[in-house]
Amino acid sequence: MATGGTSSSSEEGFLSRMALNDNKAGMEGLNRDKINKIIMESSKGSRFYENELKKEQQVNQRIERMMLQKAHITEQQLSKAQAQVEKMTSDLERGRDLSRVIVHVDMDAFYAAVETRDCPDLMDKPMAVGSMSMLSTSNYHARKFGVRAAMPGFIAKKLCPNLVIVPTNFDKYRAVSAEVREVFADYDPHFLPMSLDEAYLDISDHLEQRRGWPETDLVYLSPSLSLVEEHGDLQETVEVEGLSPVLFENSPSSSPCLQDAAGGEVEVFGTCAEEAVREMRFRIEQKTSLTASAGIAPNMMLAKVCSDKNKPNGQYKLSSNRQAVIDFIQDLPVRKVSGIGKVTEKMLGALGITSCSHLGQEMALLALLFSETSWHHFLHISMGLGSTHIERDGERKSMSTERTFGEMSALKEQFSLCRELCQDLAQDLQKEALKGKTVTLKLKNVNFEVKTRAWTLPCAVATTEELFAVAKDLLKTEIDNVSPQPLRLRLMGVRVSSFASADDKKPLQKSIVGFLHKKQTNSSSTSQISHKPVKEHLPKPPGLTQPSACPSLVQQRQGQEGHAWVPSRGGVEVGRTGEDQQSFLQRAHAQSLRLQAEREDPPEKGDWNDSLTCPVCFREVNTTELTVFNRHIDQCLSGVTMGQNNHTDTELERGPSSTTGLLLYETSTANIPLSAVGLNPVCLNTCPNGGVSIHRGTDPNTLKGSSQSDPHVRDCLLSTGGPRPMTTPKPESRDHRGPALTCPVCQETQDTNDLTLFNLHVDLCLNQEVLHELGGLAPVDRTTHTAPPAAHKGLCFRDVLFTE
DNA sequence: CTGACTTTGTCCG
DNA sequence: CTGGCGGACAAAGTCAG
Repeated sequence: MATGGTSSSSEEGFLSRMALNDNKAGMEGLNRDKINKIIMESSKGSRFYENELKKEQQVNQRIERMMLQKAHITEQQLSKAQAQVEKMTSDLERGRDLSRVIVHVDMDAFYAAVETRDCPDLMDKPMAVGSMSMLSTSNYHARKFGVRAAMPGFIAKKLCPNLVIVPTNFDKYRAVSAEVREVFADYDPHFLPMSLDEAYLDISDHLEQRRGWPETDLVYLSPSLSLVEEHGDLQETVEVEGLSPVLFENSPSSSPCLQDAAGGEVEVFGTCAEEAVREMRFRIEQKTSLTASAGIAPNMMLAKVCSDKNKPNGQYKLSSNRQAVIDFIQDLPVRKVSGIGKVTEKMLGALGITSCSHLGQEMALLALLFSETSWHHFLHISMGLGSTHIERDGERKSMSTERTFGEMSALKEQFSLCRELCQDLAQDLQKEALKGKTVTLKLKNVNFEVKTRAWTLPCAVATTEELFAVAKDLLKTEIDNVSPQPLRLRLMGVRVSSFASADDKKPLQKSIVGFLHKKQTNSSSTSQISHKPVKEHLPKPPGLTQPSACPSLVQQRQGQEGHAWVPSRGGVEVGRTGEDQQSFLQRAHAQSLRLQAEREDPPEKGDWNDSLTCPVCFREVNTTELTVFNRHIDQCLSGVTMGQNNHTDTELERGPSSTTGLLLYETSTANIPLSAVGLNPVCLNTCPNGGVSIHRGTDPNTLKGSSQSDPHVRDCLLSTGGPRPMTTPKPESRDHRGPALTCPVCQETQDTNDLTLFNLHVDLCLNQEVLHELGGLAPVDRTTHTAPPAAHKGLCFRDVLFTE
């Protein structure tokens, strides 16, 4: 493994990553070598290229490991695997379903076609949609030069100097897409859109009905007048000729095509699947002046491959009998199958597998070399199996926003951008009324190296302030990790996942018991060490799954990774141990929340603001009646102490009206002594919803009463579920060391060993710092800020999608 | 060992 | 000069129990 003898194959490796990907339609028979030479010349030496090279070598090492593994496989293992594969094959064969008729429809060069339709001058020119930095799609003329989606415009220009690059017009594509989808819905009301320009349909039911239709229902008229009217709604300038500029010279119309009296076309369609799909494509073209291609097959996997077969403006039907499917699959290159990309293709290629028939022949080997999910997937492909019923995607699992820009190194800018991203994300979250518990920061440095750092909170969050409170800490940790050098970023992103709504709808009620049991388990199992200083058990600060908060371990990481992300020296502030960072971060969260909340936002009017978060079980209680809420906490507490819970459905029902955090503070502290619950400021601050208001105005001395050794304190921290305790506990504890705490913000030694007091100091200190950091920044103005100011040199990309 | 969680990588359009 | 965005999922590592 340590041989790293990839240099011999690095040249070839380079090609496989960087070279033209010509397996798609419209790229046949062009001068690959010449094109690749130009791509190389424009790429060589760039940071992007260097990074691609690095990734390529990682793939090569993966392949080497795989080959090594292969060499150690015994005949016995192989025959055992063979038996397993055969068993599975026959099971799958028994379940093969050829009864459905699945269609994959794909608009031809969608964005480019829309732009050409609206500007016929472009028709006979090579053109692409996108920017100098990135192209979304290209027309077929441009593809002859090797210009294709996912290629930067400046390289495309070198391949094809006359290339016209049209900026993306997303709203327009969305509008056209909506028209197309109206047609889809007539054939399958449950059709599955994959993007603006493609969809899967199950037309089995439609065909059933269609068989009984009278012939008059199968005739479509397209008088030019009606076409004009339709488009008149869409845009101001309309070509009066009616039918579109022709995108593709060869539009084979195999159905009868007549001229009616009004000069429109008349088409008659039959009742079989092919006729139905031809009719659908005809109607799409009538409606939008754009052409589509389609594949008809017994499952989604095959339909997708088929739709590519006669592209553009064509269709292909694979008949629904087993032998036809087997024959079709035999010579199919594995790369054509959706889900097998560059890397998998290369790995399989190393084993001599390029076609699906190879896949079938080598299944036993694949079962030994790949994970279960992978080889199961391969087996399905080799048998020509795929999904036979299309389903709309369930609830979304994450939501994110990210932005690329010119090099950014200034802290102030980085925090400002981070905040902006959080704000954008908060807006998007609000649109779908979502809240998530996990916040992930994504960074890409100028060398194209990507890093993600996540932190999971006990409560779902959604507002700008909440997101920023977390994201900013994650960012700060990364900055601290490389300090005194700056982070030289080219991309930043924020993602939210672990949505509360998804959990809420599911088996939540039954899980409350489990939830509390879990807490109980935590408490009891860790109670044996509860006499130790709490800080040893604090979760890791964000972004430190690798134990890099410990200086010695940072060194170790440097040795292992050795790239630009790791600081050349230490990078850990004096006195900023994992423990310090933790308290710092805990405080920072609450601090930001408080700051932001106080500075700008009155409480938002979102749905979820009508609920309160229980400080014991961390669940939202959908009431704003404090008496109800307190009763919940009472029951929750007795549940905790008695090892059971008394939650009922009725308690969780949504209550009306609104309340303030301050009221929560007053009543909850009045009725429940914090010490009785074991609540502590850290606990409360960890919870963005409960923490802010409860903490506000709290007497430190009261809170101090919550003993640090109380298991609940630790559980509250652990219940963040995110950063886990440090791998290597700090050997010496400050609590036994006398007054020697150093503030991670001001770097001054504090004359106390009381954590609560110390944290309060850090709070104040951070307050100053955050205000200083952000105070100078103008309030984020979305309209002006999307065009980045001075130092954001690069372009911002938004709403960019590929279409092929 | 298993489950929960984080990080990275692959793939898609 | 200029090499994207957003989503899903899987692998692999780590830790706690």
